Amino acid sequence: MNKIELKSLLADRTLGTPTGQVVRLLSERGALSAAQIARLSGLAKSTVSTTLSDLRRSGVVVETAEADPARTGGAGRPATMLSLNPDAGTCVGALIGLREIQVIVADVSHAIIASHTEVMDEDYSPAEAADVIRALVRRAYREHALSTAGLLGVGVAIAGPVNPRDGRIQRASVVPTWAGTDVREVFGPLFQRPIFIDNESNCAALAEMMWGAAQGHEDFVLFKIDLGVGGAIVHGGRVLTGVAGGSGEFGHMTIDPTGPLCRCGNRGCLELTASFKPFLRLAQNRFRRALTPEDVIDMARDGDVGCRRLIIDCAEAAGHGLGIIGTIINPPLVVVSGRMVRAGDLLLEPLRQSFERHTLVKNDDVPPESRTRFVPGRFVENDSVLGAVGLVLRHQAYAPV
Amino acid sequence: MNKIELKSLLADRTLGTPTGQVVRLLSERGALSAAQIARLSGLAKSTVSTTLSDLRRSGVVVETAEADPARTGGAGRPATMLSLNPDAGTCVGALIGLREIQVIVADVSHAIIASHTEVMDEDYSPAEAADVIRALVRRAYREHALSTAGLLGVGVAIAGPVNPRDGRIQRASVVPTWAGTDVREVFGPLFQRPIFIDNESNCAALAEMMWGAAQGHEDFVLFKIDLGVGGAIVHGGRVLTGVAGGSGEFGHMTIDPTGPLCRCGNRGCLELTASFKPFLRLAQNRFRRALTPEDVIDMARDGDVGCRRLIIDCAEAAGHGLGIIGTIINPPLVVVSGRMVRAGDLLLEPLRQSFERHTLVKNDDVPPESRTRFVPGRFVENDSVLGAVGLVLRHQAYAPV
DNA sequence: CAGCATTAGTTCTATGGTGAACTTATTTGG
DNA sequence: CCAAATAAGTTCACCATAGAACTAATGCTG
Repeated sequence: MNKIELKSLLADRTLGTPTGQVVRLLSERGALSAAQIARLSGLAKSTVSTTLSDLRRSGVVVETAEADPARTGGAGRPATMLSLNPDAGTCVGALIGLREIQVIVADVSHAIIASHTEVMDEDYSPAEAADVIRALVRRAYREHALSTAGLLGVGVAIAGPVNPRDGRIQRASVVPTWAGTDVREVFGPLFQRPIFIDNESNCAALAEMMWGAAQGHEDFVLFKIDLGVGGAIVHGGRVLTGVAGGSGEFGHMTIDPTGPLCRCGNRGCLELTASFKPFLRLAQNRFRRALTPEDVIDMARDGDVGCRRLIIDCAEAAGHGLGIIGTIINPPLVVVSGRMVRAGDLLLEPLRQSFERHTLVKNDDVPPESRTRFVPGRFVENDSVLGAVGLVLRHQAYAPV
Repeated sequence: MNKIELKSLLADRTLGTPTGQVVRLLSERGALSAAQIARLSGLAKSTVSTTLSDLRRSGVVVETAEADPARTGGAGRPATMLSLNPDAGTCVGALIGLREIQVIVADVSHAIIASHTEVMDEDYSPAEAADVIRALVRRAYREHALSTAGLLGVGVAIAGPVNPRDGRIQRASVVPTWAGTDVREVFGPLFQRPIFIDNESNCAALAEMMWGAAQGHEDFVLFKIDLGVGGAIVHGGRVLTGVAGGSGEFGHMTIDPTGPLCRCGNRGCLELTASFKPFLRLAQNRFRRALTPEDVIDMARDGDVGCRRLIIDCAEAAGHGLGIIGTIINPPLVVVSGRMVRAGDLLLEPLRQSFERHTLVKNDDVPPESRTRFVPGRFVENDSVLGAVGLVLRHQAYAPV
C-alpha cells in the first residue's frame, strides 16, 4: 500500500474520493466520530471504516479525547472521536487588507497557532506586502518552534474582486495599486506551496460557514457593514464568485443613480449611506472629536439619542439594500457581520424592520420556516484570514502555483 | 434482467445512477450520440455503452436519423444518434397565468405534440383552472389519438411564488385568489400522476437552459420584461428558489423607497418603470388609441422618435435593475426575455449601456471572457409551459402526489 | 486506391464502494 | 446483576463503474 500523505490528500483531484471526503470533513469540522463522518458524507459506514483504518495507520488521523458535544449520555457504544493529526501539517492564512495585513497559522485540526497583524500605509505595493507576509510568517513559525516543512498551503484573502478564472486581481479592484496582479506570482516564490486566493468577503463567508454563524447552512447571504459594505452569496455550499469575481459587492448597488460619486466610479452606491463612514463623520461633527465606531456604539448603548439615530439611519439604508437582496435571492439566512454588528439589537432590530419594509415576501405572509432569519456573524476582526485558512482546507478557489 | 421502465427511470432516486443520467441527458437535450453522452455526463464510454445497450433492448431508447449538428463532415466513424422513444411516454406542461391558461403535450424526445391556450377572467379560481386544464388536456390527447396511459407527469408553471418546501402557493402571491392553495391537491385527482410545480419565471429559465438561449450554461440570470418584470437566477444548473420561493422577483426591487405604490404593497418597484405597462400608457396617450406592445415596437422600428424614446426609457430603467443584479451576482450570461425583446437591438443596446453605467465591474476593465454577455431569449410566448414540461423531464421541484 | 488519421462504439477485467450481517461497547430496566 | 436495547465500528461478498485494449466506420492524402 502506498503511504498516505496529507499533502496529496488535500489536493484537488482526490477531493471526490472517500478518502478525500473524510479528510475534508475532518479538516472542516474538527473532531468527528466515524459514525458522524458517515452521516455527514453520505458514504457507507463500511467505506468510512476502511478509509479511516488506512488513514490511522499512516498517521494522518489520530484519536482525540474530545467528547462528541451532540451525544451526551444515552445508550449504545460510545463513539471514538478522531481528528486530523495536528502534527501532520499547518496552513497559513493571509489577509491583504486596505490598510493592514493579517497572517494566521493554523494546524489542520483547526487550532489557531499564531496570529499577527501589521498596519500598512495606504496603497502599499505587492512587493511590500510580500516582504511583510514573509516576515510575519517567519516570526510565527519561529515563535512556535514549527518547521515550515509541514506547510500545506497558503490562503490569501484580498480586499477586492479576484478573477475566478486565473486568480488575478481585477482592474476594477478597490485596491488600485494591485490591479492586474497575479497573486500567485508574488507569493509563489515565497512558499513553494499551493496558494489559494479569494475575495475578502468570500473568505469571510467561508469562515462563517465552516466555523461560525452559518455552520451547517448550505444557502445564505453574508452582509458585512464596516468601513465599506460588502458580502457574499452562498448557494449549495459554494460561494458565488461571479464571472469576474465581482459577486457579492453589495456596497456598490446603485441606490440613487443621481446621487453623489462613489470611490468605485458610480453614483449613489449603498455604501455611501449604509457603511459607518458617513456615520462616523456625522458623529465627529456632533462631538467635535475623533471617534471610533466602537465609541459611537458605546454612546448609543448609554442612551445618547443622536448616536442611536445614526445607527438607525445606517440600519435603514442597509435594510433597503438587504431588502433588494431579499427580493432577488430570498435567502433562508442572512449573517450580518462587520464591526457594525457590535451594536447588537440596536442595529439588528431596525435592520430587520427596514428589510421587512423593502422586501417583497413579508414575514407575516409565510410560515415561520420560510422566513429569512437574521443572525450576527461570529467573527468580527479575523473572519477573512480564518476564511483564507478555510480556502486551503477546502482546496477551493484558484489554481495552485 | 428487470425490464427497464421510463416511468421509474425518471424518478428522483434513480437520477444519480448512470442509467438515470443518460435518460436525463436525452430527455433534456433530445437526440445525442453515445460519445456525446459520455462527454456531457463525464461517465466512461464503456459505462455509457453498456447502459445504452440495456436501454435499447428495453425499447426506452431508439436510434434516430437526425444528424449531429455539432459535427458535420470531418474524419472518423459517424455517430449513431439516439433519442428517447417518443412512444414511451408523454408529458403535460401547464401554465396558470394571470389571464390565461396554457397547456402543451410533449413527448419525451422533446417534440411538442399539442398546444392549447384559453383566455381566463381575472381572478379565476383553482377549481375553474382545474376544469379548463382537464378539458384542454383531454382535447389534446383526443385530437392526436394518444392514450393518457403514457402520461409520465404533469408540470405546472404558476404566476407567483411557490413555497419550495411543500409546493403551496404563497400568500404573497400576485394571484390573490390562489393564496395558500396546494396545487397538487387541485390537480392530483385529475391525473393520478406525479405533479411538479414551480414559479413561471423559474420554468422559463429552465426552458432557456434546456432548449433555448442558455443551453450548456450552468450559471445565468433570466431577465424578463413583459407586462411585469421578473426573472430567475440559475447557479450550477439549479434554479434558485429562495426559502419562500421568492427569489428572482426582479420587478419588485425597491428602486425608490418614496416612489408610487406598487401592486405588491411596496413603493417604487422596478416594475413600475421597467415593464411595458407605463410605456404602453404613454404611447396610448400620445396616439390616442389602444396599442399593443408590438404596435409600439413596430412604430419605433419605422423611425417614430417618441416610440424609440419610450423603449430607451424602459431599457434605462431595466438597466438600473440589471446593474444591481450585476453588482450582486456578476453573472456570465443574462438572457433577456419577455415580449419586450421583440424590439431587438432597439432595446438591447440601451439596456447594455444602462447596465454598464450602473454595475460595478465595467466591461472595459476585464478580459472578454469575464464579461457579462447579453442574449435575447429564444422563447417569447411559451417559455413557461415549455419549462413546465422541463420540470417533469428533470424531475425537479416539489413532491409528487 | 491503399494506408493513415480520426472518431465511434464494444468487450473484458480490475477495483472501489456498498449493503447486509456481524462484533463490540455502553446504558437502561426488571 | 443480567438481559435487552442501542449505537459504534468491522468484515466480506457482490456488483457497478472505469480504464485499457480492442474493433468498426468514415475522411484525407499521396
